[in-house]
Amino acid sequence: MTASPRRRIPEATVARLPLYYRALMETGERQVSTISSERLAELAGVNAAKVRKDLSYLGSYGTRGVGYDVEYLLHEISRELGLTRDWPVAIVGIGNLGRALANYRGFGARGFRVEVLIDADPALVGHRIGDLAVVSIDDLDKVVREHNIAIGILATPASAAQDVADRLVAAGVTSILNFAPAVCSVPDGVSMRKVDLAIELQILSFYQLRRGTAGAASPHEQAG
Amino acid sequence: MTASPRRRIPEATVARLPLYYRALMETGERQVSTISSERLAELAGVNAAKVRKDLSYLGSYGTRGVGYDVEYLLHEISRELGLTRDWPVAIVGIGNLGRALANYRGFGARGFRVEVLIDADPALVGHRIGDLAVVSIDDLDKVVREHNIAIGILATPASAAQDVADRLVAAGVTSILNFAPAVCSVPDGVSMRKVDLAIELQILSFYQLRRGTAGAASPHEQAG
DNA sequence: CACACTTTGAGAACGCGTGCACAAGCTCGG
DNA sequence: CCGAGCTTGTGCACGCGTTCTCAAAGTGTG
Repeated sequence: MTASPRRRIPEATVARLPLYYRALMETGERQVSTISSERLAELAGVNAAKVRKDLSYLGSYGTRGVGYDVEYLLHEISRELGLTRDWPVAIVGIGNLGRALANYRGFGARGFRVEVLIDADPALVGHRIGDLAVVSIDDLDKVVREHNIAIGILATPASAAQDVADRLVAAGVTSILNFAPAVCSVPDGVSMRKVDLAIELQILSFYQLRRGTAGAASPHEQAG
Repeated sequence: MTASPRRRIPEATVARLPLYYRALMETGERQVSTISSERLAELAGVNAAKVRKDLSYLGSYGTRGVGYDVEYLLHEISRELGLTRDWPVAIVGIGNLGRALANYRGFGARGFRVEVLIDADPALVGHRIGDLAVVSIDDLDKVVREHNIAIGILATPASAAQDVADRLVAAGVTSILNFAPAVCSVPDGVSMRKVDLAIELQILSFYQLRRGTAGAASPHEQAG
């Protein structure tokens, strides 16, 4: 029995829920039992009105004159984000980045367990990273199904990205986090989020250039 | 003498320029001299109207009935993004992720040269990664100034992030790419972009959950 | 119990970004 | 030189997200 959201939750709000979650976790460890939208906003780096509107999409979990119960709100947000359950994750492409992601501790804490590492290079197959062995891409379908993987991380070179994405989808993966610097399309019903490091630097470069040449600084806050 | 933009370029457009840049680079290698907005849209994964509107912010670089000159457009976009010059970059925090970023080839190609690696761990200082030696964080200010670093990459644990950001800013850095899972504030006139891997997975998890429980798939396209 | 104070929840206005639709402008063939 | 056929550039309408604002609803004190 999962939450029946009172209304559709806007995408911008969904993207901020993890920020609130993190802020509340840190607050909860300090034995604070209640928190105001203003304080939460400060911790999450947004403004208070946005916090209240975002939280109101989940339901009326606050108490006027008091604020929000930290424990309760934490529970509601993690339920909404699906953090109460475990998600087995596969990483495809065990290069520099793939290896770093495989060793990254931040995932496990939130219920994302990296269970499968896949690469196309025969020299890498069988090699152990942490306590996982790298599996050949020929076995992608089999391993992904065996581990019931719903979320895949794509860290291959750009040239292989679309092919691997297709294979993941064919094997039943419905969420992909794509680090490959390539446009990749997936069918309806599959989510894909893209993280491109070079693009982030290029965006910074754009604003850096403006600042350097024109005297007037154009401050720049990230949207998404 | 840099470009005098006809109008202010919307942030959403700036974020897409690198996509067009990449698509044009790949097209240019195939000796194609001209490209329509429709084709460019397909390669960049957006729609044609958006491409035309985005490019029109840079100026009227297309020819009606023909399309855009690949070489010329490439030149204009790279000038706008500041890719015609080199940006020395420093990475602070040489853990799993920092090391992966230090070895990442995708940066150099676009003019971002990683010149400085910094870490707080004395055991790491002096250790070589590629052809760079890790420098102590005590020398941050000195090294950053010596190398004239304007762009810094923050790959430290969350607890150190704000402190390191402050030090980078004090040393003259005005653009920061932040991988640390922490809210970090910088003064006006400094740009900061955040990349949080755990948050990306949590967003995927949200939509994944909706798909699994409700029959109706809620397709999900990323905004920013 | 009344009153001052705090804080939430939501209505309303505003601004930005997207996408449609079409006129303007270019090429090419006859 | 003219007309058919493309493709760009942009005016316009629409929708989403943000922020301002304020009534509603709670707490605490005298």
